[in-house]
Amino acid sequence: MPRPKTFSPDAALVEAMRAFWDLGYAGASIDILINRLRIRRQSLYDTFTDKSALFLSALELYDREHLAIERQALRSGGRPMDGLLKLAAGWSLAASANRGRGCLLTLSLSELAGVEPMLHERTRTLNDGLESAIRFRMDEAAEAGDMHPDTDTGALAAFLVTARHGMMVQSRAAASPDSIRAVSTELNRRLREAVGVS
Amino acid sequence: MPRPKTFSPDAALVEAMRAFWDLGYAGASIDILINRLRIRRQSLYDTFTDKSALFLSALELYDREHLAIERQALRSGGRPMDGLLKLAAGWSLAASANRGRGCLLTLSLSELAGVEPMLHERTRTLNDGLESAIRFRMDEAAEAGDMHPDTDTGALAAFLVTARHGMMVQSRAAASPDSIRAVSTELNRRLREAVGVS
DNA sequence: CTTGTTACAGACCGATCAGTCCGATATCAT
DNA sequence: ATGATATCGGACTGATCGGTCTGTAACAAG
Repeated sequence: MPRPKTFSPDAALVEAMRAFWDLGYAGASIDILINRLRIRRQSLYDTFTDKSALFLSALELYDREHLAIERQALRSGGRPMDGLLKLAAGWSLAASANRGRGCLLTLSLSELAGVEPMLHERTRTLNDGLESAIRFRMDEAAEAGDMHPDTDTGALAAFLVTARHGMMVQSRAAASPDSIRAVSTELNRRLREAVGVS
Repeated sequence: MPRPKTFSPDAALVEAMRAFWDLGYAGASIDILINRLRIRRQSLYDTFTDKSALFLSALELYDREHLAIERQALRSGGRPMDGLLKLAAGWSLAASANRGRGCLLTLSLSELAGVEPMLHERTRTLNDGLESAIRFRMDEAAEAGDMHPDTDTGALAAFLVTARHGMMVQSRAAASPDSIRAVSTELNRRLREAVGVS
């Protein structure tokens, strides 16, 4: 018996994700959001509760749509190390493709710290998830003999996600593509080194 | 003949820098600023013109007070490579000391992109300056024979500043100290490798 | 067709935003 | 002591912030 919505909540959420990604949480005001989502103010509140809930939904979408691709790359390839190399290569592609925007996770991790504790907590969880997925894959690689025996996989995983955040900051700041390439090259080098030539 | 100010503009600027550092440009409202600087609204405008000018002054102070320390570390040591190693070590210390805050430059580089073009430009300039200072020192190291001959100093310098931004994002997100240490270890490893054992 | 439920449209809310105006006050040079 | 000059204190501005209220419209089940 309810009157159907005249817009697609899914499509609207995609647009909200892009708005937060472009402008940050503070920068994407409700007025800007309703203009970009092409819906009325009340419809936004009816559908997404409030700004913080909308942001969390947008962040979940980012997780499903973008971070999932990274998890998929991580799991790909015959050997675990292939997945790790593919993941790092994917970061380089994403950083280039999203020049001027960077990564919503990296941006939120910085912007929300000390200002929006609740929202920040969720970004921290996603970040931790990414890091532990990488570590998990590294441990698999180690078991497959693709990792130098005395490699600290926890430390190396932490290094990788940290380098990723650096790449995304540079990407958002519209740094030269060479900067991105340089990091990609270094990560590749480090991962190949971890295989251990010996 | 003018009536003297009852506060120290220098001390106030230090406090403004901290406020922007803690809360970001958008998060540090004028009300918050006048409370933290312990001055009246009009005194802020009399002394610092407006919010964006105050931010730029605070950013310059950050450059003089914090980035200068990095430049100093970079130039220290008998050999150029000593300076590079000391710089990377300093990043680790700063990231730990400023846990929960990170780096004002890194934060601004992310937050202001696409929202405050004028202010963002200045952060880009500071970032470029840091990178070229590192590259310059690397070229010195290369001339001193402290660098593997086929090292791309431009790429390696870009990698270093990018890793730095990653560290500062993790620091701001209050990541575990181990994450910071892990990156520091990796940077050290990479720099020592660049020396070339041959 | 009636009734229950939801969506839509747009006016409206108090709070906060950055920034301004102005009268009172304090200081220094004369 | 007086006059010129700048600061201080606080009220005030219009714009924008996130969010709500209300009335009307649209749909489906009975």
